[in-house]
Amino acid sequence: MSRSEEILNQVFSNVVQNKCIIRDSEPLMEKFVPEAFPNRDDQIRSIAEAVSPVLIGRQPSNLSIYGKTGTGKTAVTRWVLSRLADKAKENSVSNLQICYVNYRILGGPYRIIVELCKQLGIDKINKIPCSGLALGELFDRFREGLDSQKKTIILVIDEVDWCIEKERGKPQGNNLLYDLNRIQLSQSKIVIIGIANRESKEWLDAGTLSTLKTEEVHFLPYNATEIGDILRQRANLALFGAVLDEGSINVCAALAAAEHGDARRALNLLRVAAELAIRRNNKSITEKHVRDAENSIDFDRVIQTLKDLPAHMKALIISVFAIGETKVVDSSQHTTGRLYETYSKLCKQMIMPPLTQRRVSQLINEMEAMGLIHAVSLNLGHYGRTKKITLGVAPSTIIIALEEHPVYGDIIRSHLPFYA
DNA sequence: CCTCCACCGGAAAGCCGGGTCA
DNA sequence: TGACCCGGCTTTCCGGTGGAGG
Repeated sequence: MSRSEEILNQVFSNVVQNKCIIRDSEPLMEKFVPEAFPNRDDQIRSIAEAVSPVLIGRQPSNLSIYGKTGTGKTAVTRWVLSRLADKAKENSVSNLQICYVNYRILGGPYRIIVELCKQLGIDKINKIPCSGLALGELFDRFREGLDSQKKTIILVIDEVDWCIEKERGKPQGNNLLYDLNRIQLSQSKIVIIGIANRESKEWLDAGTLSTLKTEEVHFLPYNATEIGDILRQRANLALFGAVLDEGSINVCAALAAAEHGDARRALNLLRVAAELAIRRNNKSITEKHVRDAENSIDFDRVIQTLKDLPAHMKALIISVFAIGETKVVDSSQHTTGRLYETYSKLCKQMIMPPLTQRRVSQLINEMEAMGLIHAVSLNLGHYGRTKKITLGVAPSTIIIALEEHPVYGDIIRSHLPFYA
């Protein structure tokens, strides 16, 4: 058999194999909205009860939905609201509109309002530019447009706790939630549903919290059994009958439950495990595939994070790497001051002006939060206080991620005399 | 007990690129 | 075309901080 034929054979048999394992990959994707939500009866009932007054023309109270990632907050909320919209149509309630925005993705109050104007179709009529206006002016145009539509708007703001990050330090009157809640409408009504990772009293100031008058719905993390239920439900839709055994489901569920009951992670694990099985020409998905999938997901994520770092963060992590690779094993080498020295030299080498120590200290904290480095506060008494900074990922990971880089690649090699 | 080191980290302001408006 | 706005990144300023050394 020729080389070319071998390649063809491989590709074709992979496709045939794929046909034997994955029927439809959609149900394993994050954006898939199922028809049933196992173990979420209470939450479905609470949300439905809270919003249902719109069906008889009454104003529902605001709603605050909170829970960790992958607990089904967004999916359940969107599903309940889409059913509410259907019911409203059946009952000839024609003025209901549901808007959905994600605070973190849109990144700030200005873009949120612009997006809302688009969804409501008032961007054309009231001339809403995508930037350039003063926030107050933008808000006024939004309010006028909204009011003229004579509608009841259910506004879902996902990841709404990010507004604290973005709007920190601004007076209460500049807070988007506060403004939306106090908006003066004569012909329209607006109901705010906030979805957050934390309980609202943890991130919202007391003043806004009390004016919002929200009801709270809590999504508890799934336990391993519940994640197992979800995996079985989705596997039935996505995979062929006998390719997945109970053992693999349990491992998948246990790994995701150990994190914090994240169903999204469990589904991702299952999908990658299925892809591994296909790639290895296996007929079914085994526990080994699931465990390998976990390692591969973690590894890929770190590599991608490193590759995506901005220039100065890359220079910093290379500096931490370089200090760690020097022969002198002395903890005084790992201090902030020493790191700043190394980093400054590196910047000069690259003809890039170094940032100030203050900014670097900020970047160090960010990188610690990302898990790329460890920074432990250290008291050296008369010799001041500092942080001991070490790599949070294996040096080999740094090498793999950055060795292709035109400049950092050389630096990595120069610090590793025996690096081939 | 006081000093002093080597930083930490909050607050505020500056800079810059991308945009609108009259 | 100049005034103005926004958001992100960065600098400047400055008040802590906790324990070894004097």
